[in-house]
Amino acid sequence: MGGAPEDRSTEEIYQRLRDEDVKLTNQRRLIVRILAQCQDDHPSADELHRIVREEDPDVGLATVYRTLDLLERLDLVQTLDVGDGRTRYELATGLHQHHHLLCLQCGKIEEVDQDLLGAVEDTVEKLAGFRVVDHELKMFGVCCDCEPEEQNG
Amino acid sequence: MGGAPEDRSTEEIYQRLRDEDVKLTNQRRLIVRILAQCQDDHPSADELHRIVREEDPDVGLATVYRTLDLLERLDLVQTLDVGDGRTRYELATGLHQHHHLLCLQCGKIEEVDQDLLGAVEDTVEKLAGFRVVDHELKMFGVCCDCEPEEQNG
DNA sequence: GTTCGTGCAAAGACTTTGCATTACT
DNA sequence: AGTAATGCAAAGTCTTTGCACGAAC
Repeated sequence: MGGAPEDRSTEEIYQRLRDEDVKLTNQRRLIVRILAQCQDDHPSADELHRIVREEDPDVGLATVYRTLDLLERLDLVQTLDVGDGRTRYELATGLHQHHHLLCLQCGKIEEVDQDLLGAVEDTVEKLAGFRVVDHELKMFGVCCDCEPEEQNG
Repeated sequence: MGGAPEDRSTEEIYQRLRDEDVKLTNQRRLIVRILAQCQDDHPSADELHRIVREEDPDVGLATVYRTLDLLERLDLVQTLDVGDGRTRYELATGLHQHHHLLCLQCGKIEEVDQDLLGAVEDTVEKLAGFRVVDHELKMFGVCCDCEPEEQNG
């Protein structure tokens, strides 16, 4: 009956698309759904396409790009650059307090949804006379799985 | 005598290249010098190439890429992604407290060389068990030149 | 003199675009 | 039914690579 719990945010996106007078095609629905499922994987367009094709082999890569473009313009998706030459995508949280921790050893991307930068923004506004609208913070390091437990010392 | 003040950091880089047993070619010297001159422009490889060619029209784009690659591997250059599809380059400061302010109106890239994130790193280390090695902070907003002066209020 | 670096052009990777066909409203 | 979206393939960017020639040590 009526949708699993994880369908909530995808339903919101479908509704937003209806509101925007763009067509709610099967491809778009599928792409949004997969994107919601891989939320933590930060897939590239190509990776997303590969997963989408497992469910509908007829979806073209161009459609994936076009859909991601559309979603990004509507602020429903945001991009992430990890420095490997391809753009990675994730559903936008709405919050701008959304940071990434990139493990240099296993490549895992963790997220921190927390306002860590309020004070920093204030500093920048005063220091440089720069009004901050948005920010992007990436931290490179070693995640807890890769860090050998050094309880001693 | 013996070198203008702005030559200091380029001399350091030349010396580093000698120490690394790579050949100090005219092309490499030129590219380093131009890079030092455009320090604040954050040129892409192509933009850098265009400037380099004004001084030596025979330098190829591939050499620019290869030199930037080399310098990056030696931590003498670092890259910056502004989201326009090309990689931008700048001489590394040595400091990791080096952040970028991107003006959404004029596109200018300002820099903040200041340790703004010490406390944030500590928080992340405790919160996520993530040992931070490096970080990259970009702030998007409106710079002081583009912001209408609102002294009142 | 040897080795490494360069220039050129070709290839590669990612992304965008044109156009006939299909599917949504 | 009308219009927007799709799939495919071609084109467009940015970047890397192979190879013969030239420059640095």
